Amino acid sequence: MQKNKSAQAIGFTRHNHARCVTDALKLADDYCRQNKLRFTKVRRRALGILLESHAAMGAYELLDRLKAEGLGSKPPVAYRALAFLLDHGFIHRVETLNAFIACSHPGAIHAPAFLICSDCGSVAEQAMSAAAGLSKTAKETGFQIQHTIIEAEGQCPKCQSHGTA
Amino acid sequence: MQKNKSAQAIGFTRHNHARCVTDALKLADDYCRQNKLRFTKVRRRALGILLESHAAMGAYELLDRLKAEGLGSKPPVAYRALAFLLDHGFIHRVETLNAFIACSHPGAIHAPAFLICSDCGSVAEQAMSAAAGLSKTAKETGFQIQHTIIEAEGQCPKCQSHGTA
DNA sequence: ACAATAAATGTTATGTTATATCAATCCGCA
DNA sequence: TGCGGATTGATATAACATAACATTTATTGT
Repeated sequence: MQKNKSAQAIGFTRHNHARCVTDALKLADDYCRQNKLRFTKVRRRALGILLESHAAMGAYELLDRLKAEGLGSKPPVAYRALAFLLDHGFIHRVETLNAFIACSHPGAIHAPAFLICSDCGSVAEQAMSAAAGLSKTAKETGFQIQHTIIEAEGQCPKCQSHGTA
Repeated sequence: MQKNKSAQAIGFTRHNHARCVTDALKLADDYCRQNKLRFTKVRRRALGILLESHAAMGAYELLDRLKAEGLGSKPPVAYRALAFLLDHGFIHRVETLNAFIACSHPGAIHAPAFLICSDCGSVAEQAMSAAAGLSKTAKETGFQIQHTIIEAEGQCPKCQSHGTA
């Protein structure tokens, strides 16, 4: 469905990595302790892998990496870890790519929106305050929103300058 | 992934059906003639089926229906017809459901948004004028949007009153 | 510490969605 | 009629996801 299984994506801008990985893991640790959630080896490592790659990653690629470390080897292991991380907001699912990405704004309550580069596969998360006009039309029709998905495909700055399009 | 393969969905409100099917088919006929596109049997019937059902439908269910009428029998037939209809804006893909739905605003240029009922599976299409806040943040980061996906899951008015939640 | 219980993981199997590839056919047009 | 491009047919397989049940691990109450 797309060319890249997990591109090198770092939002679209440089940033201090390594730091954000350990910080995010610590946040998750704390959150789980406070909420009596079991942040097990598989779950922690799954989040770690997604944070390190800093890109959208498919469930099977995640599984491969877990496998390489001796943590689980069958699809349900990966999907269960992903379900846990999704439930508690540590990661998001990118519908357009059937892939998962670590949350860029952990802790903050937000409706995530994604900008997805069709050329290099990188993904940037934007924190949207409100459900982008949807809330208005939803109210008018009496629809009660529980969850929103907002994604855009196009070209990231880098790929535009490369003339890849 | 969801309960209903193709619910009875008519937006969320009653409307004059039958009429909208033939009208939409006629619009597609005209559009294809004007643009020298080949609106073949399979393509026309695929659109007809989606229009009649007036709901989001999976590719394999569409395939089953085509099969029943002797029009193709293997996945690529359905996917190719869907690709054609998508390319020319006669239908949309609902990412949340991995399903397809006939466009409710044929002809009009629009960024479709969908309200999807988690209980009954019905889908309402809203025509959004702009890409809902995305365009702004995209411009700021230099991202060039080609296509947007805006979907919301929740409860439709009918299912709220049923107390199905 | 121990048993009871709940949660998570391991494993098998299968379901669902989607595409690559190549052969055969149809269609418009010179 | 025959050429060339688009469409369809058919086979095979890839990619994504979950149901169901066995086993292990952690927590809680005693």
